Amino acid sequence: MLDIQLLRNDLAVVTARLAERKFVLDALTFQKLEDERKILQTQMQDLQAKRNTSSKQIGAAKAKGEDVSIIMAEVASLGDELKAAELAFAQLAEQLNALLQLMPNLPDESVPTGKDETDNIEVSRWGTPRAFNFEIKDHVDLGAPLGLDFETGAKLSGSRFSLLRGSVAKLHRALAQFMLNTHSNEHGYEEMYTPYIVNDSALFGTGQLPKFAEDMFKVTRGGDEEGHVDQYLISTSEITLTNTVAGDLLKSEQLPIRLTAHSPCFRSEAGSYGRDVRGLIRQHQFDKVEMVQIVHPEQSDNALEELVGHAEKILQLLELPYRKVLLCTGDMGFSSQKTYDLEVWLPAQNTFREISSCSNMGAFQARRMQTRFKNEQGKNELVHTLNGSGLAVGRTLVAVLENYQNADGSITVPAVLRPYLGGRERLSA
RNA sequence: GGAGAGGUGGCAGAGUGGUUGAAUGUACCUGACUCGAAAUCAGGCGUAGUAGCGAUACUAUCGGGGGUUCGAAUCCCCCUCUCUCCUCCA
Repeated sequence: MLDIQLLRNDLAVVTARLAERKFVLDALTFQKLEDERKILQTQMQDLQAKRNTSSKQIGAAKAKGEDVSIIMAEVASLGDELKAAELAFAQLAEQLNALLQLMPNLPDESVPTGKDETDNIEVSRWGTPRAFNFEIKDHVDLGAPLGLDFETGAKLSGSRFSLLRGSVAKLHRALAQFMLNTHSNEHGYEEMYTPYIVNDSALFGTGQLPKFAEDMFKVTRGGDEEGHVDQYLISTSEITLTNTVAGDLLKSEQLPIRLTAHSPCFRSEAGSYGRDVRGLIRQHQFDKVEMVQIVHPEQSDNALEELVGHAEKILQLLELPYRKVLLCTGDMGFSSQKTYDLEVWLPAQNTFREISSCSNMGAFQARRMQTRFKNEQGKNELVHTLNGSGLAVGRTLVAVLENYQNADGSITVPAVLRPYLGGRERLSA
């Protein structure tokens, strides 16, 4: 959520910066509501003040045993007037709030202006795509004999669900464990295991709600009729990890907080019907190892670079070629003020595909969650939050299958994964 | 699922229809004492918001929501979470 003060003081600037990310802020309407708010709020507060002083007078008079009927008569009409004023203000505040909640974060100054992914900037490349001297297969064909099974996934749960058997299941598990171990043992993150079902308040905190309810899976409890809080399957453990500090007032020495977790992620993928229908790339359920940092505002720029580095490290250790891309204003996620994507080389698609997204959310989520810390001046200040995939496990599996394939259809196990697979060097049917 | 107890400021913990934004302790800040520190003493110290250039004034806030009342931390209703006991269960 943006700082309402910023909108009040610099409406034109905010409107312009939001426009860079294709968000149209109706500045005139906002200004009109805001002017109205000012009037209604002062009216309401005046009435409240009147009520408070009168009530105190009544109390004082009664204590002295005086007659209070005169004051009581004066106050009599106040109640309805006040109720009306409070209602009017509440309705308007609701409108303003709804508007505010739907506004995305402001892009950082270092973010290039652009309309879509074609305007993203490639920052760096690592590794050299391997040259194959045989006809290569894609991960679907490579995975099938090793246990990658879409038919059974669909039988159980419908399209965009998959099932892993045997070698592929083990490889998948090895990848997740390797990532989690690396972040917790080498990169200073605390390993977490979190719920996969969350309240709507958590989703509000990280920004999935109210705007992106369509992307979520909603759940109901058995036997529940109604009257219960809405709950959802997490679309990323960013939600649970980040919201661990929701509502907290932290001590500055607690910062930075670095958390990592391996979890399934559930996404309804509404509105992506035609895209990536083949293979593991876009599923309703996939695993991800997530990194989250809660930091001092001055540290968040550095923390983002560091966090991207942690994700890159995984790709490097797996010896998977990738490139690092700085997203332009038009391609960034709702809550982000700056995002790097890591794209891994997929030989069968002859292209780079997103495998990690690392973002600095600034105070955007912290403001929604009300997560603050005592700063050097003893003042409460919003923290900054960051998160990044390190990495998407399913897509990493795709990348390993395709990049490590051999002419006979077998897969060479990346060296760093062998300890997780009982020393096996090769997976074959 | 059943029974009971409870959710108060950073933390601990009083309070019970009226001047209580809330005792007290602790933490924290300032000052005194000290070479310095500890201890001690004195003072200060919640958060969010509104109006104002500002001093300042005002409003809201005692888990969340609704109600009663001129007035609610305090009374009533609903929800939620925590704890204890029983039940169930992996």
